Amino acid sequence: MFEPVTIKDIAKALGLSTSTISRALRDTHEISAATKKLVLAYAKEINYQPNPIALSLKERRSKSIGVVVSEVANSYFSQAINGIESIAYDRGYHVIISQTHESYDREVINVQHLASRSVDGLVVSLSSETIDISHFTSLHERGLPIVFFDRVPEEIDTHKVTADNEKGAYQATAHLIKNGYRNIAHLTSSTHLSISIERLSGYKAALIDHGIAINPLYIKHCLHGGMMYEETEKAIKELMALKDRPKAIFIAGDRLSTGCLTVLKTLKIDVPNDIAVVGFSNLDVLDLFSPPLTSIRQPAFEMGQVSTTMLLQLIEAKYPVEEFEKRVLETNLYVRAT
Amino acid sequence: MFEPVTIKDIAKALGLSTSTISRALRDTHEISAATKKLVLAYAKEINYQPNPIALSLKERRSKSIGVVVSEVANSYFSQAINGIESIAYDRGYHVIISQTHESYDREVINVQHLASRSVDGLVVSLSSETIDISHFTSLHERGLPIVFFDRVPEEIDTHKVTADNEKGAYQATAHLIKNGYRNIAHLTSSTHLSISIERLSGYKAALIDHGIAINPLYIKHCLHGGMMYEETEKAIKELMALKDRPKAIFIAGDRLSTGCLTVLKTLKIDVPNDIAVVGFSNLDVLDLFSPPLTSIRQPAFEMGQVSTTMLLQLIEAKYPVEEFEKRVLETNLYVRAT
DNA sequence: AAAATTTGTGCAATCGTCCCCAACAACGTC
DNA sequence: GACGTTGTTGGGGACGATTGCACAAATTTT
Repeated sequence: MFEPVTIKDIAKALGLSTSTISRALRDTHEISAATKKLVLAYAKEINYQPNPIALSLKERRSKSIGVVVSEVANSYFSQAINGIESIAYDRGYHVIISQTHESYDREVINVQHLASRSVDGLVVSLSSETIDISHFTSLHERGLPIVFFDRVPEEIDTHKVTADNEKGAYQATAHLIKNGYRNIAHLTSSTHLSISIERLSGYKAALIDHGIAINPLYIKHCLHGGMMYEETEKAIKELMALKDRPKAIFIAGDRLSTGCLTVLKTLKIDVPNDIAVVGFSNLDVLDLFSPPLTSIRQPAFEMGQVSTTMLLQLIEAKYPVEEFEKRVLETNLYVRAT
Repeated sequence: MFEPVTIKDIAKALGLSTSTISRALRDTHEISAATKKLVLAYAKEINYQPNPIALSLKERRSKSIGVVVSEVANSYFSQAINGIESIAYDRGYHVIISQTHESYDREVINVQHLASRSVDGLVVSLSSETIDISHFTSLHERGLPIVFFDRVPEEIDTHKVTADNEKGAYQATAHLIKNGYRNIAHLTSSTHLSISIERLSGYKAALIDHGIAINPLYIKHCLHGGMMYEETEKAIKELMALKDRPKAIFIAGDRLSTGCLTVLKTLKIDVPNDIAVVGFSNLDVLDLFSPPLTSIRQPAFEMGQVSTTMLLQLIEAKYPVEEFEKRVLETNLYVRAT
């Protein structure tokens, strides 16, 4: 079927050895100008392309990086991927994207596959199911460069990139308080995810700083982070059934925010008159919502860029890197009608 | 740095030859049960993983397929990718996604790279800039299996998967006509894209069938398919400046639809009172829009699945396939407030 | 007991590329 | 003229896994 041209074909055609061809193509000084010209001309003529697989085998690196995210169909991640790609592309690396769909098993399989396929490094945001991270520790200990972003584990010492989730959550909650709300609920995802913990902490801090008691009944976790509509629906219905029904909700995620709005719409609960909503979201059509959703937006593109820059620094380091950095980027509050 | 275990390490440790190890791992009948057990146990102990790069080099196939789309940050494509992945994953193939960002140059580079990286086949939706498709024909002639979906070229004879764009566009336009509109504009992307041509044709057919004359001034092309806000803005402003201003717009794309709504909002033109809008869109938050956008939705997930099934059929065919199929899937009209 | 068969294992080539090490010419030097 | 010194080229062994073939030992057949 599809037989690409190899260095051997050139060697045979020109009556030279493969070594000479290889050297001529790599423009080594020890090849005569005449031979070089001959080889290059012929290589161009038959459109020779070096086989990256053979190179990967030889060099034990593939000039490609693996990306592990939960869903590309999520504004935050697709924007982050664009950031990752923009840097990788410039530096001659290729990007292999894989999705966990928030499943731990899938994460393990994908990571194994990427590692065995000799990616030179990984950019990872953990799935919401993931608690055990030994599939990363073993690779990390064996020297595979990894950068975590967004949802990062405590236990592994490597570069990490996050948004300032606590501050963002604080701002969002404070915004609601400033607008006169005191009964503020919080809808978030898995309890163990770093983003959940930080956003919850910002939410609590804002309440406390404004002298509002924390009501545990107001805090709802959705383990699937909004991927399962029923879960979001249940949480919202429970909140609405409380006798001291909340007047506002701060939502920690994109999928949860849109899910929640849908539930409220179904229940014919008017936003923002019956209940005010502020959510973490990177959707770029929030302005078109009814009403436009006030949101905390993360610098997703930039986070992808920073992560990749850090990863490439690890990959191309001459000596093993011992000092790791955690970079925290600012979020932005976009005040809209809610 | 990161040194994976090889078959040689096992051979050395067990005092056997690499051939024996290889055969034992592949469970060949010609290896004694005792040796097999020994090898398997040791392999598991040191967590041996075969090197897929070496296998790719040997077998000249990589068990991976390349996907070429314009943007993952687009609901239609991210849903299609999920469909592609769902099939590929089940059949043991891996998916390498690359984005053209609607650029012809980027498309050429990505395709070359994927091909040289020995993907076993490609699933492609053309960029809006692409007119010359010789980068595909040459690969196709050399036997690389390719399936086009969504935006497909006329000139290459291979499997293709599209939505019934003409019918969808007809339905959308007819829906507007049924609601009493006669001055219906059409906003679409590049003139040469298959989807543009088909949707335009459906739009025209609906008008003609209802005895409405086609007004060329009502048809606006945006070459960047909504990726450039200014372009969309200009088109809408021109439409609104017409002395016989349209009372409705049928929009051929997702990005164009949201872009158009944003422009109308900025211009303080009320939808649907001042102007009615129906758009092709796969966003799953259209219900939350103000007002909810009536849309034509494509079976993106299914289109991804069908394309991949077809591609794998080509890849795994024992004899070169000569008969190609064009599969056309139904669209759905979701009537909302607009 | 000799021959034929089966069984288990190792050798070596292969995939495409690179690179260390020779080989050999042409040249200059003493 | 014998000996280095360049400047070019070829040979051959990696990289990791598979596989046809050869060869030994163990078993069966004659």
